[in-house]
Amino acid sequence: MTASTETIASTLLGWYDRHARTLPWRSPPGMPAPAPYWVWLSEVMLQQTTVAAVKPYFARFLDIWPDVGALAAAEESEVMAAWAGLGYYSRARNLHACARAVAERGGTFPDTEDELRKLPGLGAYTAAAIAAIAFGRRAVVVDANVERVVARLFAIDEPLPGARKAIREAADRITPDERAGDFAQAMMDLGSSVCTSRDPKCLLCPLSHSCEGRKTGNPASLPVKAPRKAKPVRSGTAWWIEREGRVWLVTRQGTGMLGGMRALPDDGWHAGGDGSGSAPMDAAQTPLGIVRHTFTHFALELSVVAIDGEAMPDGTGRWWPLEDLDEAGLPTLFAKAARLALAER
DNA sequence: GATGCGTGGCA
DNA sequence: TTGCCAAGCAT
Repeated sequence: MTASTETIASTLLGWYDRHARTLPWRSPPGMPAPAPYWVWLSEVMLQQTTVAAVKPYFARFLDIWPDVGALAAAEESEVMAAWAGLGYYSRARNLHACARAVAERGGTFPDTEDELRKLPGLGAYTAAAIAAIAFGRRAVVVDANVERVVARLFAIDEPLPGARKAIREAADRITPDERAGDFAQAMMDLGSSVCTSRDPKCLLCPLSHSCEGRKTGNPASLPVKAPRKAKPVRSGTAWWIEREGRVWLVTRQGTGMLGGMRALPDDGWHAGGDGSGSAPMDAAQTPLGIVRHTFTHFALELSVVAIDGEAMPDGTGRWWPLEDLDEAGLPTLFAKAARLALAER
């Protein structure tokens, strides 16, 4: 017989009182909640992104835009540039749209899960997390950590994503009415430091005595996941057009791959393109090298080619001073390409 | 429900 | 080196 759900929650909260991680966007257990703006900003940045990667971006965003009104007043291009390197750039577009939506309603975030869920970029997880952490609402907060902890705790061996319903129901059963925000963060801390994906530290786990996964088998094998597909390799070309200490940069259009981000002009390898596009000017080309970069669903071998000519490049873009290239907000692929070009040109 | 969407760290 | 993984969302 497993421990009661009340026991699981109170045991975990007791563990959290002693072992909560100290994080820039978090209040210690039992202290007043951080500003909703802080909770929201950190939760969006943390979507599919590690704590270590988020920390400097969180600090910089707060420095530039200390409240949601300031962020709403910013140009979208500034926000995109500040997000450069963090990945999943639709988050930055939605972040800015969300800031403007909140500013429209007086600068105050809604304090219920249902209302939060309507804002751009806030899905089931993030809406529940903000409702619980910023507003103390009882909400069932399920992220990958919680999925892992719950799948092991209740020995749910149905493969993901099919197991999501059972996992959510189990998470609902153990979520307490009080301190739901601390409980959610405790589950995530447990998942990131104890109930880890590989090599779980069961001897350190406050819930080990009631863990069905530990009793009945190998907890590290849970949750069961479907095998991943192999990544195709695509190839493409990006052009380095440098003149008088400046380089030609474009802004990528649309909401697809790296949409809204500044970039070197390229031949259309993106968004299902075949990389057959032509160069932005008809002039002498000099291969500089190849940049390899792996995205979520494919790997890219990007050939970086210098073009020397006097004509204006085709299309919309701007000349960017090389000494300010760090502030251009290039996503990592193009930051790599620029680094290569500067070294090899 | 499946797919597209970044990046860096780790074993 | 390669594959897996990390506080998901939109369509």
